[in-house]
Amino acid sequence: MWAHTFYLMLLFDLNVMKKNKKITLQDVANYANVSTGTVDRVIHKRGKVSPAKRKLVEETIEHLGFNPNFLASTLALGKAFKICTLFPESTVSEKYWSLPKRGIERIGEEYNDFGFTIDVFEYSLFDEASFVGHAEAIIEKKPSGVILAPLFEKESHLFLDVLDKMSIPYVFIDANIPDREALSYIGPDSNCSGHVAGVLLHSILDPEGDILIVNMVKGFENSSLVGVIEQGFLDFFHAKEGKGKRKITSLTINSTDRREVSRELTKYYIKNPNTKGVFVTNSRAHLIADFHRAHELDIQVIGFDLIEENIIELKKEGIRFLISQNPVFQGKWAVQAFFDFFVYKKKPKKIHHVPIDIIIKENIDFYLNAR
Amino acid sequence: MWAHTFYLMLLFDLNVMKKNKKITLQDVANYANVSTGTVDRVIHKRGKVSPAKRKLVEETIEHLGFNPNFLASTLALGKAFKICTLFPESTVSEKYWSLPKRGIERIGEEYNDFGFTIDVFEYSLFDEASFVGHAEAIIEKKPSGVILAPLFEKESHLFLDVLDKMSIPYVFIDANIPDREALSYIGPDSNCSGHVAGVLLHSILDPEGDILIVNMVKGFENSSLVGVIEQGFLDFFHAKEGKGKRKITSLTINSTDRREVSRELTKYYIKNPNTKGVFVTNSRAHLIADFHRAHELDIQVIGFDLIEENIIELKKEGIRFLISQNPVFQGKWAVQAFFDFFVYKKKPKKIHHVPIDIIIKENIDFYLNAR
DNA sequence: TAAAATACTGTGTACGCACACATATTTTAA
DNA sequence: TTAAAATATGTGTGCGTACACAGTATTTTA
Repeated sequence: MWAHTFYLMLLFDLNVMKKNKKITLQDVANYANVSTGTVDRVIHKRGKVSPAKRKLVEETIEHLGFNPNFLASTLALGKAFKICTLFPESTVSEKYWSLPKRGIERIGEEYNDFGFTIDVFEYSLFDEASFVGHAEAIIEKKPSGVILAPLFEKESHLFLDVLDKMSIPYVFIDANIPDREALSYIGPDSNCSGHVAGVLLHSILDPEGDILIVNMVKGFENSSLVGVIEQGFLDFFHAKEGKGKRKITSLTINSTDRREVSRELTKYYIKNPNTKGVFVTNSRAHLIADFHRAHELDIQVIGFDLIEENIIELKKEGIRFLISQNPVFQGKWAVQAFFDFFVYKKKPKKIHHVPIDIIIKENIDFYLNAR
Repeated sequence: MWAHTFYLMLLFDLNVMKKNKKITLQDVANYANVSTGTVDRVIHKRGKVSPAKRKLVEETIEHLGFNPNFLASTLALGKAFKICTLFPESTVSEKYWSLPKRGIERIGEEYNDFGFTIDVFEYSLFDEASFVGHAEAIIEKKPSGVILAPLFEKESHLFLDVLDKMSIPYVFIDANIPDREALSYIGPDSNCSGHVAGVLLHSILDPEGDILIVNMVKGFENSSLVGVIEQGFLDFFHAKEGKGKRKITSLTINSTDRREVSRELTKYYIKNPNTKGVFVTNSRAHLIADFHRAHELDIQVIGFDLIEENIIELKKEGIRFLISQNPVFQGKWAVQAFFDFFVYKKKPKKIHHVPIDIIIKENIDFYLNAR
């Protein structure tokens, strides 16, 4: 009897080997002489299986190298996941947020068949109330998960309190709130990107050229991030040059209006004619580059983000370096974090810093149409 | 009768709206009052459907916004795809090829459930016969597709002739053979990466500093690529500086042996003491950096690829810039090209140039553990 | 010792689609 | 006018898993 079973097993092994067919749950059941139900119970640890059979099944799974078919599994499961996203709207003057949105929507489509639905909510950076309103709308939808750019800190906390209470997981994108129990944070390492900007500007400037750091803000954007970027930039220069020969000054312009910017810059440059490099801490470097061209100033500019205006300026050499934090991928990864969590049932990395891509005129094209 | 049908339709519409359920093939069939078989025939254009019903079904699909469930579809199809890969083996002295391999294997696992199997074959760069031998082995396996790094041009052509005859599609990785009908080429834009290297080296060098280009070869690697890289590099300097003050020289070292390299470099540097920058056209920049350190030479080095030795040198500042062509992703994308082709049934891009990532000490960590 | 409770184990159906096969309808030829 | 052929349409089963439910064996309780 045992000999016979053994023989059958060998035959089966041979068969499997020969056909190189994928091992199915049914195969495991046959091999172990139990029903598929029992195998299922072992796999999903539902209990109600005698220790003996449990061991047998586990060994069989191991022996045959069984892996549940992911397709069949999710198909049979038939669950639905609703993900809501809440980040700033993309406006005419500030298109940045169209990028993460694109990433989110693109991958959302791919995960449609896995039961994923994505609802995009966008708030105005000039209106906390719009944030709150959309947050409430999201809560009413009872989503499986929320992707959030928490740029209004106080309001975000209130929102997150509710999500916590409803045990709805959330991931942060672009900005982090470290003391919150988020599933994951996906975004830049701001200090480091400031550092990189420093290295790059340093490499193309004379040791005597003065540097201007421009913070161009508008609306109620969380300014703490900008501070971190600037700090990273300054830290590099202090470490590299100590109290060197050059002057590094920081200028805040509370507008993105062309005339206003022009006025501020004119004022500054007249007072500081030795300025040779400008570091713009957000995506508005193109405004500065434009000013330089109009006034025939030979000043190196470095800034952030592959938005259209910057791309044009980079190609026209009005901007020398752009640093990109892969916003499309940020969106993708945010969704993917939930996918891994819900479908694969594994916790994503707590912090996922996005690569700091260094973009110059010569390599930009490779970054524009990535999958 | 018609009114009744219309009423039913409305009811159905409402139902669908309310539940926000995904539209299934069955839904379409019900709505159009035909069987699933007919819908299936319309979708797959198998013919044998009366024009009237075909139109009806097409309109219904449009109206309800039906999209076949990808999971169910591939599950039901139950096809198996065997992909064979053929590229150089990764050796102790040359670990580059472990990177694409990693990408291929990683994504291969993910696609297991979709019926994908990956067989990796590796040939020696010192032995054409090993290439031929593995090529023959691959042919015997009758794969669904082949991923090939065609570094031996003549032998590759023979191999590809056979694949063409068997109508087995193939994608090139790392090196292209443009006059072949490949499904896709995935790899660097060599001319452009030479160009980028030029820009970077130029930005950190005095206008008078001489430049050395090092081609370090070993084995029978296809040297035409190296020529393209060097050309891109030179083109930049010619365009930028014309016949400028600096001297740019090319040096070929037919070895990767430390002592041999040392001898050649010593010889060269004694004759050219004004050398301020070195461009290494492949992944062996670390050997040069090592030499510089040993001889306390302050010469800027720029090279390719994030292999371990280079990473160490970058962090120790023996190398200033590394250019990475995302080899892990090259592997991923190669497999993905087949996935898109076989599963999604859409032809991938003919040429997929990989981003030219500019790596410095400060941003390298973000590139080391990407998904 | 029977009845009830509990612990196991097996069976059947659904998920959404593809495809082979069965059946119905129309067309053609005799 | 009818049988045969050709075309159109419907039905059923399988892909591999999850899960509800129905069985059966083993204890426990009265």
